[in-house]
Amino acid sequence: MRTVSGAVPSRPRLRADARRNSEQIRSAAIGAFQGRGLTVPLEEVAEAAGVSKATIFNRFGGRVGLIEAVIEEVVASELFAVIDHTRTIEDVGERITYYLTAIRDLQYRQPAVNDVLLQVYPHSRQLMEICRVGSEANDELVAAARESGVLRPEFTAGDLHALVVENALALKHGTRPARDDYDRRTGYLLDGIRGHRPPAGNR
Amino acid sequence: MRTVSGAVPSRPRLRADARRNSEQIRSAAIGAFQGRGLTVPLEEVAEAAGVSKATIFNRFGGRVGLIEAVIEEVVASELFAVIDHTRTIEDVGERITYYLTAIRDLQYRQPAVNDVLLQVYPHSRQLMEICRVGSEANDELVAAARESGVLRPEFTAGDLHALVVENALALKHGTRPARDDYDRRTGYLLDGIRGHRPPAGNR
DNA sequence: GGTAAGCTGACTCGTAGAGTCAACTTTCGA
DNA sequence: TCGAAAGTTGACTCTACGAGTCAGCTTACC
Repeated sequence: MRTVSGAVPSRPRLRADARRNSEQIRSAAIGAFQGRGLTVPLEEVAEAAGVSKATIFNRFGGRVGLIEAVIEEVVASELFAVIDHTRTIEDVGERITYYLTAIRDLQYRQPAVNDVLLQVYPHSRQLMEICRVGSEANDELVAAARESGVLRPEFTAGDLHALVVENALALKHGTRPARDDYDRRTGYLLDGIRGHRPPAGNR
Repeated sequence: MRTVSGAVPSRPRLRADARRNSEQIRSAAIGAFQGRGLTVPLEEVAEAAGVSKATIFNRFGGRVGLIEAVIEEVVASELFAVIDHTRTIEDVGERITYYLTAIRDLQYRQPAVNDVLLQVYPHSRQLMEICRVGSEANDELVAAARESGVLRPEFTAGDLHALVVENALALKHGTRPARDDYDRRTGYLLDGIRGHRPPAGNR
């Protein structure tokens, strides 16, 4: 299993209350980030954890530290699972369909994914690394797809990237559509970027 | 444009300097709104007009008043021209293509259009009216297009609306793409929403 | 029970632009 | 020409929000 975190340097032992608080903050953060994205006020995380905001600073150094302590659970594991699974799909057309559908599903369900993709915290190496891995997956996918003629020949990796980023912006700044509307629009997108080869029975 | 005639109460006549300033502010506002959208700082408009910010408040009452004094030139005329021209196109497929292309062109060239579509100033009756007219044009277009089978049967007016609004969000909050990339993506969009069975007479 | 680790309430800070107003300047008609 | 109303403006306040800080108190641990 791929992770973004390196080895955590073994720290001097924390006092029991500090350890307990760290754990409470972590799980409050996971909940808050999943529900409201990475930009949720730290006050809110603190309240959910039953500690004061200052304790978050004591334990995690600030928002970026906190994000990095939980990003694996909140974003990276699911995102990488999608990417990894994409690579196992033989048929390139299906691979595109799966990838775009799964990414858009993730974007809809996990606002935090959009914050990562939009690089809201560009100072976090970990978050940037997640982006980089995502971009690579994009490039790889588009290269394979174009080679096999499944996508329109003029479709670029930049186009796929823009598709995903624009969706992130729409979800972050707009009103979230009903799920079935959203999914139907995913279908339009897919049809718009596919090559016009296969003559019979769409899909 | 309708005006309530006769009901100009006390002070029809401005002093010469005030009239001059009003004109300078108006043209500075047109330039600024066209270049930077309706949310440009008033300070900037004032500077371009060679007056102080307070003078804008004296003459126009604030941002909304200023916007309403120039929205015709900045947004409404072009937008309505697109809508009117759309209605003159016989072929429904061409009508869709023209409309979406022209609206997206306008969104790209005039950031202010996006501020109107996103209802950034919902207290302005004039701006809301422009939105309403746009929405009606959308509905009308989708109704005609679906009837003739030019669009996928499941495509709704809400889908078209979402398409336009999401593009507005992307342009407002994201980095503006190169023009040729943008236009190519307009093409994908159009292909994604068109019906798959060619409607009768080919094109 | 000494003490260092840890916690927190209350604070400052930063941002960024809207909107206000007392004091000054300009216009204009008599 | 002059007085007074109209108009302008620099400098101010206000708002909103949350990040980040720290002195002084509390707690865990030996």
